[in-house]
Amino acid sequence: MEQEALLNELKEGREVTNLLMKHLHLPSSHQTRLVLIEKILGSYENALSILNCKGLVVETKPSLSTMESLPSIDSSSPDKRDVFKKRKTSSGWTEQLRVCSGTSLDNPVDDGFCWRKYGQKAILGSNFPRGYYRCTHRHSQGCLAIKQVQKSNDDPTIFEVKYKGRHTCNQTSHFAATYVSVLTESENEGNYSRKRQHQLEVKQKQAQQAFSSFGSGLKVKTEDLDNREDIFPSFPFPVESEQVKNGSFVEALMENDIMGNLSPAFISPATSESNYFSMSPCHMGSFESDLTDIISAPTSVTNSPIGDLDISSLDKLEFDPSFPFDNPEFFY
DNA sequence: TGAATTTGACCGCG
DNA sequence: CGCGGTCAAATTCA
Repeated sequence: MEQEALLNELKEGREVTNLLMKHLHLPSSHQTRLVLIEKILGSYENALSILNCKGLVVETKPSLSTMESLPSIDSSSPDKRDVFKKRKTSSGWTEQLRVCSGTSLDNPVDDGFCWRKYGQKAILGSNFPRGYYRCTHRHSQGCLAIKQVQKSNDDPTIFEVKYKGRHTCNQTSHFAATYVSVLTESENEGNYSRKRQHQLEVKQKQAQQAFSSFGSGLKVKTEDLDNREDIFPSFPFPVESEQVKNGSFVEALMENDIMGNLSPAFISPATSESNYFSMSPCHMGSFESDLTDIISAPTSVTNSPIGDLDISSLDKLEFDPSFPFDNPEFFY
């Protein structure tokens, strides 16, 4: 019994791995690849579970989704000084997202960019303060991208993230860099060394957190998009893990030509309030749909960020520019 | 030691 | 005048 199940898991893992292998040589989307990887990991997990059931001691290594490095919030506040300056109010957010993390992370999934916190404010009517971030390269490269992060009143696990401005810096997504790095190594060696992975873990916590969120269930919703002509070209669209786990997500991809030509059918009917779609950030600039409803997007974080991502494989994400995002019927 | 975060004050807008 | 956004000194982190 168990051996049979184990065998099936291993076979499935092999098949998906082979499939992934093929896609590595094709212009498939990273989302697709990521889904395949998830699938593979799932097979491993299942296999290990089976072994565990048999009484074998199996040490399950933490997957890419288990590292945590939560920046501690030190509330100690030293004496303050007289500081004066500044002004300004701005409106017209380019993106407003709701990042629902299944974890208890204090920070929502990283979007691949380096942000520098420049303020925090208690907002009237909100139980949680709002954090203000700007691109780390604001001064060095004059990047004016900013974002606001605030926990939702309704659900503390949900982060409402608002983006404004476009990244003009040459910043490369840490997250994407990490992910691509992993893929690259997988491509060259079949797997990547633990050492290398460790280095990545040490150097790119944010990316790891993103993975963590990715693997533990994350939902991103966009809503009330203003100034779509200036849509922020890079925000994360983590995957709805449940779909990944049960395979439906993969199947959906398969049925829709996993080669990357995601068709509308790719959209999952998972929830009544959420609508799924995939999009490439590289096309976000021209993304001008009239999204008035909340939209959830289970897409690979890898193909999310980065307007300036100079990763060739991401240059031509397979998202079809002609995809009718503005067609409501596709969001069911 | 430089970078990032914290946090109270300043400022513009409604 | 209050609220939200931003600044920048102080502090913490790596």
